[in-house]
Amino acid sequence: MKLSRQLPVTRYDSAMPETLEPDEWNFWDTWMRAQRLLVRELDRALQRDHGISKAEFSVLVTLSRASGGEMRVGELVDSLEWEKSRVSHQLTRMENRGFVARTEGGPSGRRTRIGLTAQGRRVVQDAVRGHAGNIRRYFFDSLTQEQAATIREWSEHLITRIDPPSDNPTP
Amino acid sequence: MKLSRQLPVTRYDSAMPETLEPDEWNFWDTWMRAQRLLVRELDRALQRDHGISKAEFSVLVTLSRASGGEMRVGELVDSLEWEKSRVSHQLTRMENRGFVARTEGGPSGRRTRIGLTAQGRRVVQDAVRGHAGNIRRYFFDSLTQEQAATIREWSEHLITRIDPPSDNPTP
DNA sequence: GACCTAAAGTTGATGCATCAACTTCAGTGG
DNA sequence: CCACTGAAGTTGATGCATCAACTTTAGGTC
Repeated sequence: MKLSRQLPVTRYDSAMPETLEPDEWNFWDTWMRAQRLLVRELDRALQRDHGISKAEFSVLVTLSRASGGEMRVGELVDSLEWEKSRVSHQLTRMENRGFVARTEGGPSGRRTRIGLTAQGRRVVQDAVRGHAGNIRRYFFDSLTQEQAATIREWSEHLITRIDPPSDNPTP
Repeated sequence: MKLSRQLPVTRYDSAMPETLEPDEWNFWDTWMRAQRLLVRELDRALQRDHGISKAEFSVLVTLSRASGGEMRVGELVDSLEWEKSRVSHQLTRMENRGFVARTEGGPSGRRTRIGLTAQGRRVVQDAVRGHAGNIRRYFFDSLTQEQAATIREWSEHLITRIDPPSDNPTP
């Protein structure tokens, strides 16, 4: 049992309906709009209350979770799932703002490490609290238990569908 | 009945839990990741198959729905819910690409109108089909009827919560 | 008609995101 | 040791998104 809608018999090739019904467009638009609003609200709050962007927040949080607050660029890339050039550009901006520092690390005194500055550490601590509160308010508080379960399931399903976890057993 | 999880008794102020449980963070991250993946897939397909960005697609579709394929900038602003400067910049780029044209319109031969070019019209027709197909594949096909209903409800709820429809009865 | 104001639209600056091209350095084989 | 290769990281260019400041013009008022 797939679709229970009865609609004015639209011509399907029965194989690939390469169009959406008005009602489906409507659903899609509603959905996207809700997402945009949610994300926008969180971004604005971050900017307004802590003076940082979502991108900056992501980097700060990731670094703050690392032991010693230091990571390699490549580790940031893996953790954030960003392109390395994106990370590099972002780090440059954040270095200019004084949130992070590119330091020389390692035993042989070579490769580059990224570290949080005192300021970065301070900002991220505040921001995490505020952000968590906003996520609770805008996201969790808007969900019933049942809705939450459904959405969580669906999210997981979607992830494995679009970006299946690579089955590389220790490559 | 609110929470059925039993967790190590975390100290709530019972008033404002300004933090999230690890499980909640997990949920949030999963959710956000699913969104990113979905949007990224659609964007890439648009770029790959039709050579346009999501922003360009939005403008093209909006214009193509207008009678005569022409609109004022302000109408685009309202319809897209973008800032006017964003629309203006976007139109400049799209004019350079030959998708739209800023034309002089109106009876007194004054104010600026935005029109689709022949190329713009051609591209949008193709793109809408392709995009619709992708939305079906990635979004609708990943949802059961029940999930769809839940998510739709929640989206609508979220919208009225964050951006309540203004009750201005003809201000 | 001359003037003022507000809406409509543009422009510039800056940060985010992505692609392609480049540099640098560690490790490896000769 | 020397040259090659590839991974790590940076840089430049371009488009998207937002804020603030500016220009233009429609429309009202005297």
